[in-house]
Amino acid sequence: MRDFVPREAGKVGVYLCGLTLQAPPHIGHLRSGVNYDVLRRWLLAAGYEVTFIRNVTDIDDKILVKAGEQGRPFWSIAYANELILAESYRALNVLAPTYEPRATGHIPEMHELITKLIADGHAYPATDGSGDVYFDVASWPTYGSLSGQSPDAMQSAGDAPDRGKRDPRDFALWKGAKPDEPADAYWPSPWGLGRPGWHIECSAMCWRYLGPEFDIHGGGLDLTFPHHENEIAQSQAAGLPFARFWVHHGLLSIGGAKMGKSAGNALDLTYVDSLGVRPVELRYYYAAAHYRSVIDYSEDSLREAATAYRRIEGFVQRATERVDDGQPGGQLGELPAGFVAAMDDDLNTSAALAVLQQEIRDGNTALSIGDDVTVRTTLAAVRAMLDILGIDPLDPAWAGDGSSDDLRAVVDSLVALALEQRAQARVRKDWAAADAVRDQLKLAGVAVEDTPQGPRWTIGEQD
RNA sequence: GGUGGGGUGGCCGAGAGGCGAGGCAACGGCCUGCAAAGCCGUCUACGCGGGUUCAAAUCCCGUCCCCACCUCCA
Repeated sequence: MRDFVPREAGKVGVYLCGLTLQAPPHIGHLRSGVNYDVLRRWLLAAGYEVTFIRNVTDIDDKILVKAGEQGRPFWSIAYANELILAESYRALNVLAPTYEPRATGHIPEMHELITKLIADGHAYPATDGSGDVYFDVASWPTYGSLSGQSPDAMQSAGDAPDRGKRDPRDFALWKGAKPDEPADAYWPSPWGLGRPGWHIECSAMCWRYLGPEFDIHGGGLDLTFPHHENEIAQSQAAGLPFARFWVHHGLLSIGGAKMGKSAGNALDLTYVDSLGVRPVELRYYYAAAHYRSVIDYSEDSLREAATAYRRIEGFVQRATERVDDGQPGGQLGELPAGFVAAMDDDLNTSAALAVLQQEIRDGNTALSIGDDVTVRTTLAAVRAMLDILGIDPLDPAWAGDGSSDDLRAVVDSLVALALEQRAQARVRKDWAAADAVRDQLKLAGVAVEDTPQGPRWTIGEQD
């Protein structure tokens, strides 16, 4: 870890390894985008102009296998998953990347890099005539430095046949066409018909959108080796200085095992929704742990996070009603020093959340003693912090499409009617009747609370 | 076998030599007609065994266990 200094003052270029579109995203994948969204918002808050690139890999072995099984073009599978991914990120209030390139859109850049690598003696066409092109690991002395592994100690690919490789550690830059794969999955190249190797895609897209050298490259901890190691080797061997800082986020496991499509334990946003947990609450769940920590998912811990978030949301709602300060987007206050320090310390969102909770407590106290001045400043500060984390309940991103607004007005007048009945019962001290009204509303999903300013109601959990 | 990261109170989860993160749950209290929400308080933890130090969850030595990567993977 070291102090962040951008390559060019005031500007930051970030590249995040996105998904391979072989299947819809699960909540582990989604954690990745949310983590870097927080990083991005923090850089933005610090005044940087941020170029944020998050790619998608729309061609790879598994996608091709599915294409074969389902008898559809590989690109239709990739695109279907891309749409779900985009919708999931939208639901989680992840800012759209500056650009989201697809691997297949950058074949010429890959060819250019590979041609240079071959010319400089860092890559070679397969010796078996397969049309593959490999990177020559032995030609790059610092290979392994990111992950701290020495090439000599690396376990070789064991049982896998070495095809036309000079060394088992060499990796494919370009994969020659195979007879059992769909014909539409190939592009012409100087080395014959083929398709890109996984690693070269990212090098090409970083170069295309962020230039030869850029600030931050991110991705999952599981990508450190070999993917990021390979990116560094091939980019630098091709003369590109490449990334100055590397950020790796922890994975999300379940029952101690890595969540994965192949493991059959993948949970998605639809599942989270079926638990009655909203996307904003999932986002809070992610932020509750440091981005580099493993999150071992459990339904209990997710629900706990949702409860914690509702406390924050409750304050924002009550404070907004009190000081009438709910202008979406506006009225964000100063960030408390503790929050800033925590975020500056490698995005310590857990510590930042502790500052936030402290502020919430002060705000609630101010609310109960009617100190509106403090309520107003606290609300503004709280919303500013929530905005950095992307979980401000008043952010229009969390609002529906507006179609429920009319309904809300109808419910409001109906509830007002019921509340009037209850108020009359309370005046006559007919508690049974008053409680019956409250119970009925509760059954309908409307929670009533009495406050010094009179009753208020919210749509709550029916339980 | 190699590389990297961990084991913190009932649970989640920060911290990384002294000034008790925070949340969730539980219990007690305040408030309330009763609730709910909120506030106050209680529950003083750092895998194990040694050591260094005035002081160790944090440093050192040893030891046990867990996870990730070394094959596609966020």
